[in-house]
Amino acid sequence: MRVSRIQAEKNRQTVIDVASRLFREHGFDGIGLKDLMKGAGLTQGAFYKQFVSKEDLVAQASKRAMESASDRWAAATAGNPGDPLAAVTAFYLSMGHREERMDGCPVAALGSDAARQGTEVKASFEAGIKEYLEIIGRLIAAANGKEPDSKAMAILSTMVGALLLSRVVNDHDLAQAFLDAATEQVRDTVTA
Amino acid sequence: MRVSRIQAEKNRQTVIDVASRLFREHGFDGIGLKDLMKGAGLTQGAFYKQFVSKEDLVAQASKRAMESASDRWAAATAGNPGDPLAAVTAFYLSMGHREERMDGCPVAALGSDAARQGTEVKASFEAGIKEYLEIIGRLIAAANGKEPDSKAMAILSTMVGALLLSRVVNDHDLAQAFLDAATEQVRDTVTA
DNA sequence: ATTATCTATAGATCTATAGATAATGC
DNA sequence: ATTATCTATAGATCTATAGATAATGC
Repeated sequence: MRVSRIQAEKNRQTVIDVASRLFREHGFDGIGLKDLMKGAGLTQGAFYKQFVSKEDLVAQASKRAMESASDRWAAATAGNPGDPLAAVTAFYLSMGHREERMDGCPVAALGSDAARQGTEVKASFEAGIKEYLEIIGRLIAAANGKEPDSKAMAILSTMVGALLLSRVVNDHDLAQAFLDAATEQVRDTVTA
Repeated sequence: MRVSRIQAEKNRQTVIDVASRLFREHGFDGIGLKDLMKGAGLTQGAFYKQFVSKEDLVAQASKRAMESASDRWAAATAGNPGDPLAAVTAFYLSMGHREERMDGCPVAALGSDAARQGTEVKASFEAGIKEYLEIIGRLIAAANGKEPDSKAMAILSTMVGALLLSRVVNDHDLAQAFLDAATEQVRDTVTA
C-alpha cells in the first residue's frame, strides 16, 4: 500500500496536473475530490495527506494551469520567430482552442469561478496573467515603442474576452466571428 | 398557504430575479435551491411547481440577467446622448462594476460557467450578447461606416475580457490598469 | 375541487476524518 | 517505527419527490 517518498511526490504532482485539467473542464465546484483522485489513479482517502483542503488544491491547480498556459505561449512564439504575436493569436483565437477547455487558457475556462475565490487562488491567476503580459510586451516592444504595458493589457483583454464570448454562444459562425474580430483588432493595435 | 394565481406568478418572477443575482454572485453550482427560494421568501418545496429543474431556472435566470444588463447599457446611452459609447464604457469599465458582480454583466460574472452549460443556457447568453452588439453597432455606425459588426465584436471582447481580468487579480492597481487600457482601446477602435 | 406552498424525506453526493493495511526507511 | 494509501464513515448539503395544509377559483 505505502509507496516511496519519491513516488508519493509524483502522485501529488499528478493530482495537481489532473485537477488543473478537470477544473478547467467542470469548474471548481463541478467536480469532487473522489473523481479528482480517481483521475490520478488514487482514492479519496489519500487526499488529505497531500493537501490541506480542496481550496488548497484549487490554488495549486490554478497555478499549474497558468504555468502550462504561458509555457504554451512561449512555445508558440519560439515556433514562429518571424511573426511571434501572430503565432500566439493563431492558436489562442482558434475554434480548436474554443473547443478544448480542458487544455486551454485557464482565464477563459475558470475566470468567472476564480473571481469568487480567495486571495491565494487569485494570486495564482495574477502571476500567470503577468507572465502573459510580459510575453505580449516583449512582442510588441519590437514593433512599437510607446506604452507597451497598456497595449499589452488591451490585447490580452481582447483575446480573453473573445475566447470567452465564443464559448458562451451556440452559433459557430458567431463564435468564429468573435475570434476573427479579435485577431484583427490585435493586429491593428500593434501596428497603430 | 395557497396564494392567488397572480401572486404565484409574481413569486415565480421574484425567484428568477433573485436567482439572476445570486447566480452571478456564487456561480450556478455555488448556491442551492434552498437558499435561492429563501432569497425569494419561499421554501424549497415550492420550487418544482415553478420550474422543471434547476437547469431550467439557470436558463431563465441567465436570460433575465442578460436582459437587465442590456437595459442598463441602453439607459447609459440614453443618459449621455453626446458621447453614448463613453457612457457605456464609463460604467462597464469601472472599479464599481468590478466589485458588484451580483448586479453586473452576466458574461463576466458567469461566462466560464455558461460555457459548461447546455444549449438553452447558451441561447440565453447568445441573445443578450447580440443585444450588446446591436447597441455598440448603433453607436459606432455614427462615427464610422465600415464593418461595424467586426468592430463591435472586438469592442465587446475587449470590455468583457478587461472586466474579467480585473476581477481575477488581487492587485487593485493592476485591475484599474486593465480597465483603463480597455477604455483607451475602445476609444481608439472607434476613431480608427 | 383545485392548487400554491409547506414540511418532511429519499437517495445521492460532498468535504473531511478515523482507523486499518502494507510497504518504506531507519 | 513510520507513513502513503486504502476502506469506511460522519455529518452536511444537494436535487427532487411525496403528502399535508390552507387558500383560491369555480
